[in-house]
Amino acid sequence: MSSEPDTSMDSEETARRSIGARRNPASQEAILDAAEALLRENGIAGFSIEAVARRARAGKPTIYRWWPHRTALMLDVYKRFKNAKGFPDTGTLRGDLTSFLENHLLGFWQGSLCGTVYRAVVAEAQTDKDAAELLQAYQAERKLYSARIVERAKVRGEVPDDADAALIVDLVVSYAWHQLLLGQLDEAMTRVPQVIDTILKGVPGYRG
Amino acid sequence: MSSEPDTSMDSEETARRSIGARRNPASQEAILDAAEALLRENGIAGFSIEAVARRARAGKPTIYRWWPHRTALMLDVYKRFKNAKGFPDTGTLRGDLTSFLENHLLGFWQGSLCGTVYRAVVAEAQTDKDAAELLQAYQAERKLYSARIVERAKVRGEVPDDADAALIVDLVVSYAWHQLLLGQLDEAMTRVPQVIDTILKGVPGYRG
DNA sequence: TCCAATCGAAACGCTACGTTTCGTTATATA
DNA sequence: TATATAACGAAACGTAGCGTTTCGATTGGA
Repeated sequence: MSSEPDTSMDSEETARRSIGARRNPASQEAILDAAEALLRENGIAGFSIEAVARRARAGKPTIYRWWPHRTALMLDVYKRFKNAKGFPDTGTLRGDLTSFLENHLLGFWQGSLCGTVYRAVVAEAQTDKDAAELLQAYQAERKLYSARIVERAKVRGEVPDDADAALIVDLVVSYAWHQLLLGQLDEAMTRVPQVIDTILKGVPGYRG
Repeated sequence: MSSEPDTSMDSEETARRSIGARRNPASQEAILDAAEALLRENGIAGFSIEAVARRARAGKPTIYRWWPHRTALMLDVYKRFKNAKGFPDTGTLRGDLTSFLENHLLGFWQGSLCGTVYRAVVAEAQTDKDAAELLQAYQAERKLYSARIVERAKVRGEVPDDADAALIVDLVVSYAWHQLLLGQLDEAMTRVPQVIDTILKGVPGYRG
């Protein structure tokens, strides 16, 4: 504990200073690193701007200058991981939706700290109005993007052209959210096939 | 503001005192009233034990004695409204599920302060471990109870005996949660028929 | 009669909030 | 080249809520 060598984390021995009249990338990185480390270690509990500042050896004003909310900071940590994986085309709607639920939602949250961060963001959105708008916009964009899965199925002729893509995506995402927020990702993973199956059969005109 | 008459709220002029070596119902009621009023006025923001104690003219230790968490207090406020309405038997699974989603979930949260309180509880459960366990237990109990809807349908022969009642309830509840937490209850209400329809058709062997 | 448990009030130390001040640093502009 | 500008870390500010402890007063039950 006391004689910890200088490994990867807590990188710099030399204190950072201003590099002039512009943003210091090293500070930004150190702050994001510290935020990530704190979330990884203790989860959301005890996650505060003060703690991040201490850990990053940064001044609080520096953090407040670049991130208006705690939520914005957490979302930035989240986005570092959410590096634009697309939706691989498995050839069937069932396969695509299963992959979506398993890899982009439940599995993505599970294990990594992304689930923790996302839970925190959702929680914050219940209290803070700005965070709520931020999350709502993010959700709308993601869902619109995810609906492409269903659109692909329409092209294939798997589902009718007038199928409600938004509703299908909504049901899948809703299920994932619920399990995440209840801390039941592990159990949820085991029920993916049944969930997808149930939703798929409910789509009028689905030909599986 | 200054010459406010003694209307319904803030009931007692005389300060409450101990009534001996037992719980004082008047204090409990005053605390719950104060908590409810604060939530009704300002929502979750600024809701604190301190504020409740001030409003109720109660001591903080009195609150902490009977409610371990802020969450437990909020859940008690919530439960005052959730006064055991049963599930009226509409005669069909579709009717029962529709009523469940419309009246017990979305509609119950909408308008009243129950939605606000429930959002706060869910948010708290993302931060606080005890709150998470409380919510998880509550959810498990409610879902078990709600599954009776499906069980009734089994007796009627509407669905096979081996239908996954838990999954059906889960999908309905998940959808409701998602819309609540995104602050989209109004839009959600308009889509109830499609949601129920989709889920119902997904139940293997459903005969609607 | 006296023990025990309750009540409200007040204060405790602690932590985080978001802001302000300060001296330092180095870029960008004049 | 000189100066204005803006970022940096450190420290301190006042405010607020946390959860706990102490206190004197109250009253039912052993």
